[in-house]
Order: sequence, then structure tokens, then C-alpha cells
Amino acid sequence: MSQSTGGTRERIKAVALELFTEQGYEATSLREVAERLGVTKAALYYHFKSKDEIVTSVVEDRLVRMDALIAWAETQPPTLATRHAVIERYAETMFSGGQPSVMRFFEQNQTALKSLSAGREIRERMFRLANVLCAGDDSPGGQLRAALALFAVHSSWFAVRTPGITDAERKQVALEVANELLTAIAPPPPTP
Amino acid sequence: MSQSTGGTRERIKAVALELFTEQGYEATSLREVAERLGVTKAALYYHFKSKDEIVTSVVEDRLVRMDALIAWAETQPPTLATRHAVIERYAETMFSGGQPSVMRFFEQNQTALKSLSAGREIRERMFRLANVLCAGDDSPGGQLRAALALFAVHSSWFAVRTPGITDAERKQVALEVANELLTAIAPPPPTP
DNA sequence: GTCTATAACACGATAGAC
DNA sequence: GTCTATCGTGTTATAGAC
Repeated sequence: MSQSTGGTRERIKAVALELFTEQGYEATSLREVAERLGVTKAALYYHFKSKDEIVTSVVEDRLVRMDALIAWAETQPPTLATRHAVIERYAETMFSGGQPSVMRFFEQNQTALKSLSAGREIRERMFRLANVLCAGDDSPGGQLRAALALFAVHSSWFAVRTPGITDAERKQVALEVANELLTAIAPPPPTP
Repeated sequence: MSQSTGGTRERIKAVALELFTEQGYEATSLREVAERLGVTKAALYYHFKSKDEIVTSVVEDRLVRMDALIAWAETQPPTLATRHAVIERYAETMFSGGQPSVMRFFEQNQTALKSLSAGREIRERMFRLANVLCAGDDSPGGQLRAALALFAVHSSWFAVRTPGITDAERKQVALEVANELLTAIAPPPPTP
């Protein structure tokens, strides 16, 4: 409760994320963000020292969650059960809290994020996750299936156009397809 | 060789596509494009009347090819064999000529393309292709698998990191995974 | 700690000379 | 077909008042 910035910082992050996702990072001006908040542009520069820094801040907690998942996954044996557990946990974080919007922002701004440090950081985590998912079979087929399993979770948001579908149903179908892909990856390595 | 525009138009398209893909549409200025070509900004405006129009022009032949494929696919019966044939032809066009770069540009600029007519046109074709691919089973699972089959072809370009892999090998593994997904879509409808 | 005012500059696009 | 010069606008970012 002794927060110094009175929650304005969080409001900026929320609005910026929304606009960046809707219209793109480059296409969104700080004037737009400020206007929607009912403050001036300069006020934003009090809380964040640059436009990049807003993105970095937004992405921060997402990175922490991904790091935790990767760290856990890397301690697990490279079995099929592990893969299923990893994608399950991944989907859980993707479908809970404010996380989906962050990843939607990430998908929609791949190019813009290339020149942003936050983008490179998330990208790196995605590749590491994909690597964990095909541990034991890093053949081209394994790599592709692992990447697609992750993408199944993401794309269930826009690729499934069934009217009236709920988030829970999206998650369920995403996991079904993802697990199908993971199962096809490889025979788990022999346990000696 | 009595071409009226002396090939400059094509050179502009090539350089613009390259920069738009690398850095993003919004992040690439016409000054940059002109500089790399060794001409001035104003020269570009002789060949294209706006920045959008460069994109439209780049995407044009890709649209024609996609339309041809969709038209053909829609005349075919909704069987598993058709699905495999469609994705096979799709991969063929994606891995030939200058097409891969166009689709890479498309992937990398989803958000920017939302407000560009060319973007909406390609997007519409992608959905129609996905629909054809899950004809006979438009359940959430079917839709997701169809979309991922298309994405398998695209993502084989960056998701597969095996050193020294050739384009032909990328195509092959993409088709293998895509066909796996398509096979899982649904029992082909009973032929009465 | 928050805002107004404004600097300094890049953008897309146009006009008109050559 | 390409150039120079420039318009109008929107951008990030800063200095300084409150």
C-alpha cells in the first residue's frame, strides 16, 4: 500500500498493451496512449523513460513465468509425460490472468520486437521451450512438431472460429492437438 | 526490351520487400528504401503513388496463385486425398520463386497488414484455404489442425534449426507434419 | 510527483525544374 | 524518369513550472 506511483504505472502498462496489440507497436503513438488515459504525453515520460521501456515492463512478468517453466522442465526426464506436462503448464499460464494479451501482443508484433530487447528475450525463451519439448529427438521433424505444439496453444485464439466457443474449450482443443503433435515426436529415449 | 519502366519498379519492389520483412512495414521509411536503391524518395513516388501501393504490388502475384489454388480445391471432393493434394500444391508454391519471402513478410507484419487492403486480402485467402482443408469437419479441432497444417509449411523456414538443412528437406518435413495433422482431422464423409 | 510547453527531428507525400 | 525543395503532420524526448 505504500506504493509511490499510485497505480498510474500499471494503468499505463494496461492501456499501452491493449493499443500495441490492436494496432501494432509502431503504429501506436504515445499521444494515443496518453489521451486514452486522460493524461499528457509527458506524464508517460515520468513513469517510463522511453517507449521501449513500456514494452520491457509489460513483458517482464511474462519472462519470469517462462523462465520458471523452462527451469522446471529442464530438470525433468525427457519423456513423453514430461512433454505433456510442460505444454499443459504452458497453456495454463497462457489462459490465465493478463497473460494471453501479452502473448497476443508478442505474436502480432514479431518484427517490431526484433529491434527491442524485450522481444529478443521472449524469442529466446520460445526457442528454449521448443528445445525442451523435443528433447531426445532434435531431428527436423521433432523441432517442427515442438514449435507447432506451442503455436497450437497460441493460435487457438484466432484460428478457431466456432461461434460462442469459450476460453476453456479453446484451451482444451489446443491441448488435444498439441499433445497429438508431441506424441508423434519420437520414441522416448531408452532408460538404461 | 521495350519495357517502359526499365526494371526500376521491380527493383523497388524487391528492396522494399526485403526491408519490410527485416524491420517491419511501419519501421521502414521510404527514405531507407530510396537510399538503398541509390535514388531519392521522390523517385519512388513516380513508380508508386503511396507506400501501401508498394505492398499491394508485391503481394499481387501471390494473391493470384492463392486464388487459383483455392478455386481448384473447391471443385474437389472433401476427401483426405484432396487435403493432401492441396497442402502439397501449397507447399510447392511456397517453396518456389520469390514466394517464400512474400509469405515471410506476411507473417512478420500481421498487425501492420490489418490496416492495409493487401493484408486483408491475403488473410481472407488463408482462412478460405484453412476452411477447404477442414471441409467435412469444421469442429474446433478440425479448424485448428487445418490452420496448423498451413502454418507447418510456413514455420518450417524458421522453426527447424538443423544446420545445413536444404530447402527440399524443409519442404519434405513440413509436408510430413502437415499431412499428419490433416489425417487427424476427421473421418472423410461417407460416400453415398 | 505530475503536468504544460516546446524543442528537435523524421515521416509520407507533393510541386515543379530538368 | 529522376531530381531538389518543401509542406503539414506526428514523433520521441526534454526543460522547467506547479
